[in-house]
Amino acid sequence: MSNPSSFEILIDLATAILRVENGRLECRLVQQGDAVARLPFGPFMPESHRTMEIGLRQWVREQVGVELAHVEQLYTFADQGRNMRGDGAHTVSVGYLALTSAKSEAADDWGKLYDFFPWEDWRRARPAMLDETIIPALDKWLQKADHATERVRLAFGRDGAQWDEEFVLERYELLYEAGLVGEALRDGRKSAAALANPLGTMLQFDHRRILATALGRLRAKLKYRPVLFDLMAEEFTLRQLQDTTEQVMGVELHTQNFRRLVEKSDFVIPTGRTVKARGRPAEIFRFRHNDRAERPLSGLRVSSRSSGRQKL
Amino acid sequence: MSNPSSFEILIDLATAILRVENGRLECRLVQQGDAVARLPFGPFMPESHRTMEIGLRQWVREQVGVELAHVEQLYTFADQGRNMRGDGAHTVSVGYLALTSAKSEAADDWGKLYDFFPWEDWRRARPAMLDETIIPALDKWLQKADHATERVRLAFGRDGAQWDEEFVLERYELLYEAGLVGEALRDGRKSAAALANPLGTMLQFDHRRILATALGRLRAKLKYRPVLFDLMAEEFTLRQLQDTTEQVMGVELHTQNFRRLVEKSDFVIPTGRTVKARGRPAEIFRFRHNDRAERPLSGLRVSSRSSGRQKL
DNA sequence: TAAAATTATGCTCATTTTGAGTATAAATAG
DNA sequence: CTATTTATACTCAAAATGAGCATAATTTTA
Repeated sequence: MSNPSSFEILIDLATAILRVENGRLECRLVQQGDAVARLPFGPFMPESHRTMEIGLRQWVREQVGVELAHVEQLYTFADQGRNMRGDGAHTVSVGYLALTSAKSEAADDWGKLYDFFPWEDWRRARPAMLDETIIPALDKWLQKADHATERVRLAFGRDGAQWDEEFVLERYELLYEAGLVGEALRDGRKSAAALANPLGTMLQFDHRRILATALGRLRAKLKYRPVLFDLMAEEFTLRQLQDTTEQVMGVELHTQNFRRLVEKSDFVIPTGRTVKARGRPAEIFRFRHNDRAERPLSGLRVSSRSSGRQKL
Repeated sequence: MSNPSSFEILIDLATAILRVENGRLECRLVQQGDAVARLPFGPFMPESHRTMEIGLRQWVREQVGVELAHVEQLYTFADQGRNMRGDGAHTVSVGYLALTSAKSEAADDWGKLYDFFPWEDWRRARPAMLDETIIPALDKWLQKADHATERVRLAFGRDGAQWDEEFVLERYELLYEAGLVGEALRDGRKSAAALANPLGTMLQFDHRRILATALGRLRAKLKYRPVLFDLMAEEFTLRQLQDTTEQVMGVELHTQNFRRLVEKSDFVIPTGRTVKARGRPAEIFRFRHNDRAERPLSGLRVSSRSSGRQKL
């Protein structure tokens, strides 16, 4: 086995920082002039970064200065041609997910998450673009790429397969391969179907791929660890908690059952105070922090509202 | 933001290849002379490896020649001092999990998984070493490192916290930090308690850390994707399937309920044939491959036998 | 060879969880 | 004051789960 000491590899640390503001899931962007936006990122420098997490926190601090709650490594991407630089160096991206409850800051530093993945937002209904645009275009592509038929079936829930809201990355990757998102064209792929507009808002490098990974991971994680609370302020109503969950999952939930679930889970303590708004005042809750004697893990499962189609 | 083109980084691709043979979970090792064993691994060479998975498959082919079913990226480790080389180059490890149903091959190419993590095998009972050795040693360490008290509590299920069989990595990391595993001493850490023997069998570099990640991931994944079948031969009895599950989860299961679960799940089709052994002959089943019209995903949840203590 | 042991499989039953609603309470808006 | 809105409480059937008993089909052993 050969063992050369270096291949001139650069490792990028890129972080998808998510929050929910005004009932919308958002992602922190770095926007320079009118270039395509990107995530906060920078190189991993082993001389000064004892761990990658230290490195990423440095770039986040320097570039966007957001306070991070939960931080979690997502995936390492190294496919040729998906993270291209002017200088042609080999670049590997390590993607991270971070959650925060930070409030607004400057104008449009934050992008709406579903602008990048409009086909992932099923809250009102199954997005029309799926049947009108995406599926037909994929079908056209599958005529040349029939090896991908089964992957498309599973990822997009066709022919009796269920739509699984966790397969965000799988769907994005297929759209990339089919040449239906802007990044694919940028990277020199041919489009399967000449769409009037590529799907969703583009990001630089492979940052939208990382963002897709982040959303998929978060959707999965919600079901078995109480990460949700890292997106919430100190105090919140159950409706706000539900809104956050719905934003992340991209599905509407049955309010009464959600309430029952959360209260039973014991993650939450009532403050006795209420907040006034439109209808009946809502009680204010707070997350039960690791109080000892309590089990602060175990899951928060969730049941969908719109009939049994979704198996959350 | 500075953007130097390289930091002389070497990326290692290391793969934990798991199988179940004779009812035991095993991991493929590379043993050279009487050095400490290691996983198959090699450098990622972007010039010749279009993707990391291509690279890892090359090293697996060259070094151990095992046919891989499921392959999945686990985690990228870059902590200083955890993957040390003679030459002092900065090395980042990308760990992979692979599953196979390969049969035996040469003598001791395969190591028993629970030799590396004896505290993870709860099939007979809660391992005695936990209360006799591990917890006392950790307590001793916590006197100096009380910042880790809550992590120990969660990972080892103390003070009302549940033992979560998925936290394999968290437990290994704590034992490392406390200086209770061989690698910690090798890397120059001080031991918390002078154990007669460090815990479990050591591996080279950070390979046992990768192996811990692999076991944790596999235990988690079993509950929601049918990866189990990538460990099975084409045909199997339900008892063999249960044995495999028990090996992976490290827990004994309630046979009748396991059977009910599997049959209901529809992942499995009876062949009509039976196999003779000790008692009543068992029926032979096979996995239902992606037959279309079937939903080949969705989970395989599992209920523990030994009273409700385990929440699988 | 009959009884005992072993393994596989079938079935029951109480409990818990889930999905889907109906009903009531406490505000604001007009 | 009445309609509207939102929050919260409660009900009920269906499904899933945890635990165990019962029976079937073999081999092992006395």
